[in-house]
Amino acid sequence: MEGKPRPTASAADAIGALDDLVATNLVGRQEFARNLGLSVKDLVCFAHVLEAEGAPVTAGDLAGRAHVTTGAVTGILNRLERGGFVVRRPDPADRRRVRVTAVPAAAERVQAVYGPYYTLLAELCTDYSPDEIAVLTDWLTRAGALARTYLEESC
Amino acid sequence: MEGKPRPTASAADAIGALDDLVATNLVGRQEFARNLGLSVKDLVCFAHVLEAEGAPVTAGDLAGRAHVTTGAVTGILNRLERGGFVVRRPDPADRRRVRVTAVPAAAERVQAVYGPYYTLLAELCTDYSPDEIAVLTDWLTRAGALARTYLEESC
DNA sequence: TGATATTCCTTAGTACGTAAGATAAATTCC
DNA sequence: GGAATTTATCTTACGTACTAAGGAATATCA
Repeated sequence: MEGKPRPTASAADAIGALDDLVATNLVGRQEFARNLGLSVKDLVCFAHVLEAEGAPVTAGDLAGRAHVTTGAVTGILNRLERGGFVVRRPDPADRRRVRVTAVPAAAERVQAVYGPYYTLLAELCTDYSPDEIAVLTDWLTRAGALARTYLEESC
Repeated sequence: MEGKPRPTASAADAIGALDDLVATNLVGRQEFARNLGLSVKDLVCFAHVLEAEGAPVTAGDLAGRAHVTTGAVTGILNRLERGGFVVRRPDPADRRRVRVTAVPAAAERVQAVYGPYYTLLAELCTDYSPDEIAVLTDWLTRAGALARTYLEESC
């Protein structure tokens, strides 16, 4: 169960590679969002709605997640709703609140645009053993959690 | 030379974790840029200038890298120059061109803001063996190259 | 030389964000 | 129960950063 030999690298190398990857993704998402008639933050919010999967997401939740004001969320939801990605419904339990849910077909619509890039990444993964993918996923997951914690606590 | 056991995961899991990490970093960079009086694209451009390390970077190069118009680059360079991050100098060989170079101390100034997050990631890495870091760096590097190629060719 | 291309900048318009406050609903405290 | 406060979303005015289109200076090629 030995993986292929990979060039040796330090933690700094890994972080540098991550930075570069993030920077490129950052530019790419702008194009990606534009293709869907949305902004980058719109996509962040929509992803959060999808991730919640049925659990009621409110406008305030999205403001916290995307680090924008609640005023900006109104605009974000206007675009997402106008584009048919989400629906706003009043919360029956607290009528000040707005419950945002994803339109079922919308996830596929986003996936269609994202698909080709996703496929390339999946192909890249075939070059790695299950053990290696496990390490990779573990690290990415923990780095993601770390980033979110840092973002919430230090900003 | 066995690493710790990591939870098994599929390529889809890895890509999902990457997506989440990128989304969080995307939001974080906005805060990060604001702390420096810059925009996210300003940082992308400055990183490119640093990366070039002495090789002459032109305004047009930056437009290509950040996927913005040359008009926008003028504004980006104005901010970077006003903030003391880069200097613009006319190219002696082609006087239409502008050569952009980093101000030496500026890299450290950015690093100072980035530092705490970097440290957390470095700490996370201590939990992984050299082999695992090698795999990680390899994958991140290739994914970065893949993303850049895709961005250039398909947009 | 003259025509065309390239490179950066300028201008006008647009999109997306913030800040401050309005509105409506829920909660808390007599 | 009613008044005061807090909470959640939306509205308005405004700022910043981008695009699109075009201008000026320089380079390149027939």
